[in-house]
Amino acid sequence: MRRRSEMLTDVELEFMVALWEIGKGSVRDVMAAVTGETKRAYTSVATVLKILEDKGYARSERQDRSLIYSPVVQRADYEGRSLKNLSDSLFGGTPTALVARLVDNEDLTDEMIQEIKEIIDTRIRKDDG
Amino acid sequence: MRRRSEMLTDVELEFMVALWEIGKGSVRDVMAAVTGETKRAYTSVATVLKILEDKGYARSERQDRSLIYSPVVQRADYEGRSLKNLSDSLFGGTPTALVARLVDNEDLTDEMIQEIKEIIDTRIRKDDG
DNA sequence: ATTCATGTACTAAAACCGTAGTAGATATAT
DNA sequence: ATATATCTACTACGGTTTTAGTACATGAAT
Repeated sequence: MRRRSEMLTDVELEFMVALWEIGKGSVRDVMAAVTGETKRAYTSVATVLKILEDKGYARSERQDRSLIYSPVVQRADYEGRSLKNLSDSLFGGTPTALVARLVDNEDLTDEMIQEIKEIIDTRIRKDDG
Repeated sequence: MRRRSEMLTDVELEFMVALWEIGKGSVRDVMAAVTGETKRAYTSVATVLKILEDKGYARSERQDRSLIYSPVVQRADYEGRSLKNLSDSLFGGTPTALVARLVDNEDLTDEMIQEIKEIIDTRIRKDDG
């Protein structure tokens, strides 16, 4: 009795990212915009797009014979939802723990760290008014 | 021909978190340590623990009649792996975009932001020497 | 009009996920 | 020794996920 998750599966996310990138497009457009290396049949893409529509992540409108898909859920929304999900499931619901682990990564360059610092500082300044 | 993902599923993660918390324990111990609200049968927990062992996330040793499970993968490792996964799949592989979205969240309190800032600053100081 | 190309809808198959029952082994209690 | 409790191993079931084939409609080309 599994219930379909409100989060996207790997392939759904891959296609949704493509859809966010192009803004809107046909099955063929989305298929072309997917950056992953695994080839998929046209009908596979069509099926997943329909699933995305069923899940409420996208909608479609007919144009000539084709369906033109466009996102319903904003990418920023989903990004936030994903972070909340990860934070809750693995970091005890504390985003600070998440950041701590992130900057713990040695692969992060000095530039990246500096950039992150600026993001935080900017946010703090914004709070102050 | 899907290949089982190297990432954990929701329930696997829930149990693995419990195992990380207690360090090691029997099926019953893990079951007791799970914080989620959904009740699960003893055998369900046992099955998932075995899957975790199959996936290489945990190992078991016999003690009397019971199996005592313990983590193989460190929590910090998995946390990092999860962040990389999320960053790659949704944030174009740029952790800075991830942080930007994180601090974009209005639910974050000033204290949290400040704490995050300190984490970053500490990391920068450590880099300097 | 017949053929060809293209598009969606339907269907399916194989693996996976989540859950848990059943079987069988074994220790404990009476 | 027999009953009871507990534990693991095996199995199964219903739904999801991923992939794609087939059927059918429709517009374009000859």
